Amino acid sequence: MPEKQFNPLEFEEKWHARWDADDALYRAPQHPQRKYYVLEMLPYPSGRLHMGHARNYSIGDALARYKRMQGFDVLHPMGWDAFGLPAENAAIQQKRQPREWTLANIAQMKKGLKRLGFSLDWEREIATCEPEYYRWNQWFFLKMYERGLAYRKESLVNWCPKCATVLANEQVVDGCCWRHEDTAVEQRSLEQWFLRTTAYSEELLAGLKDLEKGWPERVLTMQRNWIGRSEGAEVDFSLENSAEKIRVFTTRVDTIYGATCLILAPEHPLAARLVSAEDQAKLKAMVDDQGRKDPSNLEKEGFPTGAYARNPYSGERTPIWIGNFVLMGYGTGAIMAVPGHDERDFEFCTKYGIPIRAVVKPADSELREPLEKPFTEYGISVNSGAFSGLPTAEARQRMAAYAQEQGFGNPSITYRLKDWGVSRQRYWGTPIPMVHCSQCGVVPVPEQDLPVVLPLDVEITGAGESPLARHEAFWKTTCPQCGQAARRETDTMDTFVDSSWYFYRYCDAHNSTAPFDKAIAGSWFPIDQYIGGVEHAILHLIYSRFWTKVMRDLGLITNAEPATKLFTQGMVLKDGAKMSKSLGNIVDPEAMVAKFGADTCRLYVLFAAPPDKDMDWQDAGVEGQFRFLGRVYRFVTRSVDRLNGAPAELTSEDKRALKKLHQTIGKITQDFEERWHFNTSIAALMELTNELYACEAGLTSGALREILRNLILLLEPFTPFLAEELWEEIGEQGPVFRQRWPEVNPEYLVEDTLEIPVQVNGKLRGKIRVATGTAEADILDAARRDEKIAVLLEGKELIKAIAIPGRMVNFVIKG
RNA sequence: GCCCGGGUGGCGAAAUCGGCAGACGCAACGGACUUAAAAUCCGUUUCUCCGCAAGGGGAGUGCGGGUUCAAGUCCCGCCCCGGGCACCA
Repeated sequence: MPEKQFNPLEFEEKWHARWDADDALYRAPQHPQRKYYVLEMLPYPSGRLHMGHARNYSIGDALARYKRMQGFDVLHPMGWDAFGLPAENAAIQQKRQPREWTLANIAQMKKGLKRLGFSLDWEREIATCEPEYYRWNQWFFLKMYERGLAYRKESLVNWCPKCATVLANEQVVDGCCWRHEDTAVEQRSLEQWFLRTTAYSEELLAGLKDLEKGWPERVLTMQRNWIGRSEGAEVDFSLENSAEKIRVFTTRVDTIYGATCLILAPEHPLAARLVSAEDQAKLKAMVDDQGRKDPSNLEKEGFPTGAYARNPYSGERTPIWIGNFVLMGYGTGAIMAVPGHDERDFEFCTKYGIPIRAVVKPADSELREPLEKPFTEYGISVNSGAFSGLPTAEARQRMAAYAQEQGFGNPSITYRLKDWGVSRQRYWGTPIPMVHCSQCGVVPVPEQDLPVVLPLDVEITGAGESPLARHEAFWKTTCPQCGQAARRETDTMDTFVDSSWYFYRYCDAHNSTAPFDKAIAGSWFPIDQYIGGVEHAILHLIYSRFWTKVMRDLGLITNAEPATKLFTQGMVLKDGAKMSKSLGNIVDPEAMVAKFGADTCRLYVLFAAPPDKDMDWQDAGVEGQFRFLGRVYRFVTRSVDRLNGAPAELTSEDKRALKKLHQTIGKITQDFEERWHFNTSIAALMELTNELYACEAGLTSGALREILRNLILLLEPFTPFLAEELWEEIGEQGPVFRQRWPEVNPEYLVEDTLEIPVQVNGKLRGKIRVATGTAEADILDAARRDEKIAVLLEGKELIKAIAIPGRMVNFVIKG
């Protein structure tokens, strides 16, 4: 009989069709265990774990199905990216209604996910584009507004000219928009809505400690840097001939006796008043420059205001300057310049001839003045009045305390983290539920009037103006307080708001009285395992942590963190660059799928590297995976005839194959549970297959069924189509993904004898075979008697003999 | 500048707790089958030296030191690559 041909395209189509026709197949059994996974299904191929959604191409499904077998449940996979700004951009390009486009996108995604075998109860889903979701976003916004966590203020903000909208700090990458890496972000002064993420600075930082076990070090570090806690003191310098004070923040208050000038940020509120009339233009130019130029290579510039302030410690009269390198957005917007002990101040003061003074010396030597470079390390205070002689750490503490006692300052902690600007001048997003009344000012929309819904007849021009601001029927309203004509807020919320808490809503998506029920959310959260790209380390992953803490303080949940474990998958690169739509270097997996089938392609992506590593896409090598699957297919199909023979004693080949099989079960189970290194799982399956080929002639019906069944079960997470096909071939019932995961039978793993490497002076010189469990002395004895070893030991002085039972023998000799 | 990763054959990579470096695959080469090719099956393949051969020696995980019977793995000091932060006071 001719051998069956391996034709994956044919049977993949068959299984697609069968699965499409049988909805019931996807209703997962309820499981009492309260664990689940949120798997993000990003609709672009840069994610290593997810390769597009339209076809069965992701290993998200593999994990999901595997975990279901392990008793885990999958709550929901979600591609929020499909609901946010790309939807609007694509709609503009296609001249279509964004809502229509997005719903079509969701439908397509659902279809794809169903093929992946996700256990989804579609009825429970509410997409973020639906009015019900606006309601709860708006509800949260009002709650935050009540508590002062949402506020509106005019400020300099990042503006992407391409998106024609404001961006949060987190969304600016290298001075460019995170969506348009070729477009420089501009600074504009606008009235914007903010969420007070800074209210949680300390907690967001402290919480990272609890995540150390489950989150990658890299992400924790990025978040720590982003929050940027820095301990120091704030000190008031009093303005000469005025009751006003200039407050500075410093981490080195111990150097204050060396402060030879104060420098204000150009935007400092006092700056314009202190600067003389003829210098006003200079000041204005500096403000503009600071917003525009790349700060990393901006030349330090400044000029004196002519005004003076008094140093509260030394009483010294200190000139006040304006400097372009001082930022209004950090600390107090004013610094004391200590050129003797700070690189930047040194550069600035040297340039303008401002005196340089040493007030800290190294513990074991003296400083020679004039200083050639600043001494920035810790040492001993000198020339510092009553504080002279103190080591730096103590001086910092004592001097900050002194400021507090005397009432001109206090110890202080400053954070780099800023509040989250959530206003967007887009159509697509949740409308901010506020009304502007000329009489009452800003008035929140009453809770019972929610949701404020987006109009559907909006015109999207892409011309860079808020479409809602041009939609009179939307913005024309009355004030909820006085009933007069008023203007509705036309800004919409950043779509990162949606992604900050959607996964909580999925627990209880039909709740009409609250975002979700506390008990239900409590039974699910926190997430056990979260998977996503590292690109969200300081975007989504900070926002959703913030939102979780707010929800906890609102009494909605009890967990302080959204996810206990985080896995950051690597990106797929093309020629060393991140694949992206804007760069146009996307590899379309469809062509490869069309040639080799989805199983082969998925296997290829998984085999190339562990999933947390970036991987440069190369087409070469796919054939190897195709060949491997062909080998499996042919082995199983040609073994079917022998499956039902009369049972007999197990042959040595049977035993050998069963041993390898059970080793493989152990290996793959471990990879899934501990490491997620699927590349080594697949290598183990290849080894098993190679072993089966080597043993094939001697395999009997006594072992074959167990071998084939388990081989298929092990393959199923990686190649679901092939698994189903072969499962049917060997006459088994039911979908493979409903089967129990195989377990190791330790009986097959027992070894009668062991091979032990023998070293002489640490170099491998031979191997001996001994019975399992042989005692140390007997192993050494056997090693000494080994021909090769005996020759080497002959006539030499034996210094030491080490035997690690079951592992290794090492003789140390001399002469 | 500061903070994280990483550096292993021609290539992608293994080596999980300090115990046989290079599993598995790609590419390459050789053999079987074939009129031939494809496909398939079976081999070889870190580098280097000695040998006709069987076989044997030496070196080797970015570089230099150290700890250890034993180091890709631990410690110290460098180099290079990738990523993050950055006039942050």
